[in-house]
Amino acid sequence: MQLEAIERRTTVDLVVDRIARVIKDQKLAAGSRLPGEHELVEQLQVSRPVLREALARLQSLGLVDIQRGRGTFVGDTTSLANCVRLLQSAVTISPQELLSYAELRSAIEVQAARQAAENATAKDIELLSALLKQLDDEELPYAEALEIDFRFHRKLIEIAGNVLMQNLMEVIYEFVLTQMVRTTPTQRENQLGRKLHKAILKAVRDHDPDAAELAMRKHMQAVLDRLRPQEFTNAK
Amino acid sequence: MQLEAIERRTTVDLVVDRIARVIKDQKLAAGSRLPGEHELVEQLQVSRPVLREALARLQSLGLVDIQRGRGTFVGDTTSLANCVRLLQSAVTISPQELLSYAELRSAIEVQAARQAAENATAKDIELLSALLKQLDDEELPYAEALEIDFRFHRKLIEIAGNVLMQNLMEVIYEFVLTQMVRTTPTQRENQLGRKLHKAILKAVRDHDPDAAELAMRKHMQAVLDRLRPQEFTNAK
DNA sequence: TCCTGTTAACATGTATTACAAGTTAACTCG
DNA sequence: CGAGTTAACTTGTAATACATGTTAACAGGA
Repeated sequence: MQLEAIERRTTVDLVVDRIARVIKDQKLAAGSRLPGEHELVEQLQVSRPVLREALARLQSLGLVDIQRGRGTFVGDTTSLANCVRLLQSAVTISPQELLSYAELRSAIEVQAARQAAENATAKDIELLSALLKQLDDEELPYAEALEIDFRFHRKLIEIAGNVLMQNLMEVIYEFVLTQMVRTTPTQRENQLGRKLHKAILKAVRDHDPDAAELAMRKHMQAVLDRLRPQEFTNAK
Repeated sequence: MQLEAIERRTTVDLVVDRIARVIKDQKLAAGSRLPGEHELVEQLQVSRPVLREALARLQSLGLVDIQRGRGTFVGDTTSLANCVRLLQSAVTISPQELLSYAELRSAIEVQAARQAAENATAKDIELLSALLKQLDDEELPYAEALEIDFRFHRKLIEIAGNVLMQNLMEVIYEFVLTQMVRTTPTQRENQLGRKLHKAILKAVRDHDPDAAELAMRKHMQAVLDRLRPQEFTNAK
């Protein structure tokens, strides 16, 4: 006979659920005021610290907005904002390994290149073009070239128009940029990078998502290959 | 003269930031134990209710996992998933938001498929194959088919071997899965999905990253196309 | 009449103390 | 050696008191 685990809920859990439910069921508008703490304590028959912990949790979820001296109000949140928050947490609890970050970067850059090719305006293309022109300067110090390189990529992400990807890429850039400043690519790698940048720009200008994807994939694969252990066999 | 608003931070705010920073800066592993409440109260020189409110907030974000009698731990994938579940059930998702989630999902799934094709063991392939066999059952209720579908995808992400992407996908799946339960794909979409699942499996079995990427790209593109506003022209 | 200052009422923020309830390790006994 | 008990540890909850911010009402002076 297989019995299921008994689920224990703390009083704080119950209060969180109750308040969240009331907000949802009564379709309370963002900004509408909830009863004060002392009244909620009375109504829910719980202690004030329990209520405050529940409200603290709801505040983190964006479901309520606690304003000292004024009261507690229904939060003005969106699922997108919450998703961003949770994605940040997911990043924080994940191991900080350069390869992991680079793989995620690759995933996002490729998808964003497709979307940029679909979305780009003439002005966007002009700006991307100007950035690549700056990168053509052979005298450019590496750190500066890297900075402009990342601005090119950031612009593509922006054009793609997905807030989640933008937020994640800021975290990734911060981590990856720190690491990449410490390594100098070869002349050959530089030239391949430039060539692929140009191919990406052309695909975006032509509004060709498949070409953009292909060029970005190659670009990212070159970046990943530099990071992975050198394996010359595929024996598995 | 224009002065800026003075930002007031409560003690709870400060404690939240401090603990989050410690977790991040010390690269604490998911599941690692934090000092007990009484010790944290001592170290941070704040009252216990303040500390508990801060921990309650961090728990809502999935950054910590509070276990009665045992201690407080850095959040892990499971505790994060529980947070996501609670949160996403409290807010409604707009079609535009759903599209954002699906785009990020697409980015990661495609990268993961490449990596799965590089990494998969015979056992992995066997398991993937068994999942697809289950999906062949035409009598399978939609909700159940969807569940197995997501297990197939989760397995691919696992094989890819990037914990960061796994954690991010746990967040995304919660947001995406709920919506998909509510919409029933057409027979044609189902068949295309099945066909592409098989192509993905074949590519993984053959250790062919390019084929895996292509099949997954098609699969994800079909998902995205269902979500996008119906535009029949590319006039831009 | 209008504006400034004061006060009281209301509301959240923080601290202290005490007890409840769950977990786990160590010890004792059969 | 296994089961039961106990103590130590840990989080959960309650009660009480005070601090601090907000706002409305009122009074006084120009």
